[in-house]
Amino acid sequence: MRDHSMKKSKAETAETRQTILDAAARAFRANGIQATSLADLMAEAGLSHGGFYRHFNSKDQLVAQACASSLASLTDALEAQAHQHGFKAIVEGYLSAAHRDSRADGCPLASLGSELARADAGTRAAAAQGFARMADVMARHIGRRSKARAQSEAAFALAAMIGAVTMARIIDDPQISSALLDDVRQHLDAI
Amino acid sequence: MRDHSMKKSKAETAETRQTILDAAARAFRANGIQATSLADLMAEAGLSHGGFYRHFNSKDQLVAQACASSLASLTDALEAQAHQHGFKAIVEGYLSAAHRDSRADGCPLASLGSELARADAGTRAAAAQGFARMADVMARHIGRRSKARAQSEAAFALAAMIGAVTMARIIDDPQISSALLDDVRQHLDAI
DNA sequence: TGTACATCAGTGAACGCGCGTTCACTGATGTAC
DNA sequence: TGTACATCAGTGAACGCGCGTTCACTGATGTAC
Repeated sequence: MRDHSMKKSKAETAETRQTILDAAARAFRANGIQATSLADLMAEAGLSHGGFYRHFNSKDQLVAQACASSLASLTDALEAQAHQHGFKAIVEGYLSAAHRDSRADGCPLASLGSELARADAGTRAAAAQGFARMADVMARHIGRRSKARAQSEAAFALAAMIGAVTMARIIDDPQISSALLDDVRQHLDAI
Repeated sequence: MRDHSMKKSKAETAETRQTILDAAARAFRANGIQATSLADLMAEAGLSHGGFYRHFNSKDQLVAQACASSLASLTDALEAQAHQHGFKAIVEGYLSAAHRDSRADGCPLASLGSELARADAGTRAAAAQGFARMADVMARHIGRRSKARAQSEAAFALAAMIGAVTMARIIDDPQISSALLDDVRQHLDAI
């Protein structure tokens, strides 16, 4: 098999795979992992469900990769945001009503947290790594004397942010929900 | 129908209902709501699945009541703990490895958080009320000048605790997981 | 360049399975007289 | 007190349905010569 033979075909296959992955990452965050069927997800990607197994071995494998993919994107976005507007901007963006109200492209740790805790080892590993990397980005921009203290404060802040957004999505009353987000933001601004 | 006629029978029916509710509250927290079938749950309660609808109208109704029930128990336990050992004891208990490792009788907001955010209105209302009541108990024992400030700090602390336990359950490495819990505990002790 | 064959992404029907819910039935208990 | 009937908690089979996964097939593309 020479080098650029099949090139177009391979590129198209990779593109389809990415389309499925993107649709999965959105659908899982929007509706939950268990509540999203492969048929739903493939339809959203514009394909019939039978072709799924040309690209992934199982739903579990897709879940792990979709989780890793959405966390990597989010981490990049946080990095850019922090680089331009600092640590506070990350906290404010995460604790915004906009993030609370758009699960599909928000943080999977908040939209899928308790489902991820019961997922298989691969998915849990991807989620744990995502948490660590997000905390790292935050720590690098927190502007604090010791590195250890920055990391400790970043992990604390991130856990609080995840809990706050999860709870804010449970609380129906928009005033109470937003008050919780504001509350947590104020406390995190003070650390 | 005279007053204490049928008395024994009614009491037994109520007892069965409570058995189902207790089994549900444990099974949902242990394995998740969607992953727990009515057949599983009724078997755990020592009954066949067909009798379920003599006691509840639907799985959704059971979920809401099981959620309310486990949150009420937890709130009572927190109240007792705070009364005896103060605010710090609540935080330490919640952020303990023991709580992390025993989902079945732990806090449903941590074990079911992201599933509750997608549950029906009745369940979300029960969960939101549970959050508010837990925060109230904490606020009353936080020992702070203004009541408003105590409530704000309690809501912040509770959100952070829920996020921390959820993430600690995702992280497989027990050292890193426990370090996160310790970290959050230290920061909350300082508020 | 042209022709015969191989590959493989994608289709859509089908598989077995478990789900929430319904239902005809049982049998213990309570009610009526 | 005794007897005939009504109630209803609990059983277990059955319902329709949707799931993850498999499979025979299609047809466009790439390979061999």
